[in-house]
Amino acid sequence: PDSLNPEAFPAKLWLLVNSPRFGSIRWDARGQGLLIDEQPFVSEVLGMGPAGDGGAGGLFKTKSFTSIIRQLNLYGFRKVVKELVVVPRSSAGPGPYGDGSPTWYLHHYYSPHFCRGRPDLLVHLKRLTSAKKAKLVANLELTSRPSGCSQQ
Amino acid sequence: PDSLNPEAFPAKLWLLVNSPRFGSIRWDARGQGLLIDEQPFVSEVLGMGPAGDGGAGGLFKTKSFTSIIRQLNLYGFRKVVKELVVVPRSSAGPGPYGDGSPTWYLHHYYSPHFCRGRPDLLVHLKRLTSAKKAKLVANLELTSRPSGCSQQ
Amino acid sequence: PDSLNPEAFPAKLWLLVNSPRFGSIRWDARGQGLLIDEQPFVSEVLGMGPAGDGGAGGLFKTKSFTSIIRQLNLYGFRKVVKELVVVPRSSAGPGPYGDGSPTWYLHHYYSPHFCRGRPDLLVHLKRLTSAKKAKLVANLELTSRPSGCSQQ
DNA sequence: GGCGTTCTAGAATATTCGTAG
DNA sequence: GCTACGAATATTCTAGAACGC
Repeated sequence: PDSLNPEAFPAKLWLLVNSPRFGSIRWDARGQGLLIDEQPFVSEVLGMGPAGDGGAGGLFKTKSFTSIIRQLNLYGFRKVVKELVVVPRSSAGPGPYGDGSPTWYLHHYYSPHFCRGRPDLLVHLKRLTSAKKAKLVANLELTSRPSGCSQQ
Repeated sequence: PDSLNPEAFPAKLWLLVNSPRFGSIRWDARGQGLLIDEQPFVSEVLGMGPAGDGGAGGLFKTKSFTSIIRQLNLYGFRKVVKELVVVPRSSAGPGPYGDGSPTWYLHHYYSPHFCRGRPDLLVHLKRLTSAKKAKLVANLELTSRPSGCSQQ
Repeated sequence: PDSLNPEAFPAKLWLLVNSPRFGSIRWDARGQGLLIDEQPFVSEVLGMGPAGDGGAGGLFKTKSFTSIIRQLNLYGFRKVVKELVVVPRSSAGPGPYGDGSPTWYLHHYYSPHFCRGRPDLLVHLKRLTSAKKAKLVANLELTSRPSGCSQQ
């Protein structure tokens, strides 16, 4: 009964994280979480950068990184506990962002329904609204046993 | 019974906005609101920029601009509605931020207790907590008649 | 009880219709309704603008004219009955939109709270939501007798 | 208890899509 | 065909909650 809306946030996120074109957003080492370099992402995807162009083809209408974070939370993503959020000079190599901006914020988010190589899980990424959350509480959600990434 | 803690947020904000050293934060034209250029502020004050130094002498522990926004809201600042806030290439002149970063976010916040040339009003800038807000509701706020900036 | 309408759309509309910069949106002859030339509006306000700039300073995030119509309806505007919605060759003179597209859609909308020279009425322009409409029905709104533009 | 920082959520408006009338 | 509106998502601004100092 569920299909993936290609226009909605999960599909856009999936597209970005799997595209080699966007170095600012990628999988973490285990493919179970999302890594985003804030300032490069703003330039590269949201189009606020030096190029001044529209960024990633107008994938998002916003130019605010906070709006991306709000979307992640609305879809149930959580921040990975701060083990290693240090931002050294070259976490992604010298890279294309390199010269004037040696440091930036590295964000690490995850969702049990967002894993590398598992596009079939995307249909479980639901936008959480007050109404839906009320329903979820009422139904107690039998089908949503927390699932690791590599199972099925 | 109220005094201004020189270590607290209002004092730091006052220092920044009145210092010619920090071009990324300044008064608006009428001296009744605060203008902050996000990306330059992050570099200049929070120390996340090309310089890679500690920014404004460790005035803030955070390097996140969102934390500054949270503080502004906790102290009762509100965002000025976007009238026509185009932020073209040089709202601050070619400026020191110049070459590769043509656009950035311009934030406009205000508080009735934060006005240019009125340091005496700063003592009214109180951090709003749940407890204090409850008290305010209970007391029905007799003393807070809306006050313009230049009065007294 | 409302001093200034914090809702953005009415303010933006007011700005546009009163600005000589935007020829595609203007008052009708009696100042009681809004005239919008669709294609020129899309180019001038929603689009990139002829100068390749951001159009109207990113006033709207949408590029769809239908979204503007949706907003008009949400704020209670109605289409003027189709007496004269014909689109002659030069309703605005030869005009700057001129050569290849001599005809376009002319939209005529009105609201009792949107009249030329009456910015004081703007506070009555409320966004209509299901909840608010329910309240309005409940209160039966004694004060909202349909009012002509030149009254008071 | 207060304050600063961080992460998440609430609430209102904005945008899009579909469809009843 | 056209107009208005419901509903879902998107964006923005503000606030709640938890934790450390």
